[in-house]
Amino acid sequence: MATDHISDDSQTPILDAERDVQARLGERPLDFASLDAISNIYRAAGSIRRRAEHALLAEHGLSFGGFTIMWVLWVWEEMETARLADECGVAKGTLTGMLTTLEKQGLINRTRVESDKRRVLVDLTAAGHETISLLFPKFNQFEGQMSAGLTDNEKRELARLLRIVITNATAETPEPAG
Amino acid sequence: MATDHISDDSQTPILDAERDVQARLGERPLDFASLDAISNIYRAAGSIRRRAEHALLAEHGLSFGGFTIMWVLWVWEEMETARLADECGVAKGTLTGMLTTLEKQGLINRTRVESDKRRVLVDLTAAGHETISLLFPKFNQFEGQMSAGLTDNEKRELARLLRIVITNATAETPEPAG
DNA sequence: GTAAATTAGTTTGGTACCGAACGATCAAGG
DNA sequence: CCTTGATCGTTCGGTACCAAACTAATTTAC
Repeated sequence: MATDHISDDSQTPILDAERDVQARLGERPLDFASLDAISNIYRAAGSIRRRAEHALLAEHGLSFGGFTIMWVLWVWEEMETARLADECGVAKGTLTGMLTTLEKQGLINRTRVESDKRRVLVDLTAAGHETISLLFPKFNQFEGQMSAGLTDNEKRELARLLRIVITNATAETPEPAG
Repeated sequence: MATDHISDDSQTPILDAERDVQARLGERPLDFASLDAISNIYRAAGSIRRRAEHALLAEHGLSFGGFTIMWVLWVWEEMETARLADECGVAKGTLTGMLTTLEKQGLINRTRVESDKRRVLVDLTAAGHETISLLFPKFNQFEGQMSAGLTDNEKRELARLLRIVITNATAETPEPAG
């Protein structure tokens, strides 16, 4: 991660990947501000995900997605499948498989709703509750490590800027308001 | 600090998911600034990815990962497999499969290096070059849409803050420097 | 100059993930 | 009832993705 190229108005050195792109495509009329902002979002998401899985999730046999499910259930106690999928940002078909995995691990329960047998309620088992209660504080600490070097204001600013991007990306119309 | 459930000093309304978490866990001594910042990174990455695949990649039969590979090759002309995997943020075994897919689609070539027959060079076919040349400007425009509502300075700030997170997440030591 | 260590890419086994098709259940109208 | 239509969750076919084991090629060491 050693780069000696410094962008004009920032003390933070740009990433090698960013420098390469500018060197190769700098002549083209591209929107580099948007390019850097958006592409760094995946880079960050991917590296955080891998780090989390290695550093704290692997020892509990959890994937990042599985952890997310358990966290949502921890916050909400129980939830229907459809909403859970939405909350976790996965397709409902995907969730079925992940729930099966978690069920095999004895971490969650599936319960058919009596009054409407199409529906399924999901909640944590005692073991699942134990796991996530233990794990989440560590995960939150991990989040702190991942955002080390940012002030609290910068963290809030980062969250705010991302919120705008999320709103754009999930808006109905392809042309988001600006 | 974050003893209040709702931050009232921001003009951007927090997301439903963020509000839910604060309502449920607001009493616990958690680092909410880091939580919101980091968790919004995945939310953003996931929603952007899905949107990109639906809005412009699907019609070319490309996954987000496949697009990334082609983009890197477009910038670099050719690259060895190992470096390509690193650049695209996937495991080398994953890349093998994705390259096979792109090869079947006639978008990339694999060439064994004569001087060292373990190595494989990957580059774009004419069709691949055609595709990415057409596609990337659209993708860059899409990135602009995803960051609509941000000023150029805010986009640069977003990129900068994410850069710090990326550095933390990819650092060797588990305890990143502040 | 051959054996051992190293390196590059692929294969393997398994989960995650998607969209579309499916089956079961409920609701509404006759 | 009985049919039609909507709505759940699951299943299915396929790709993406990982880590670890493996194969082949190269380099190092003795």
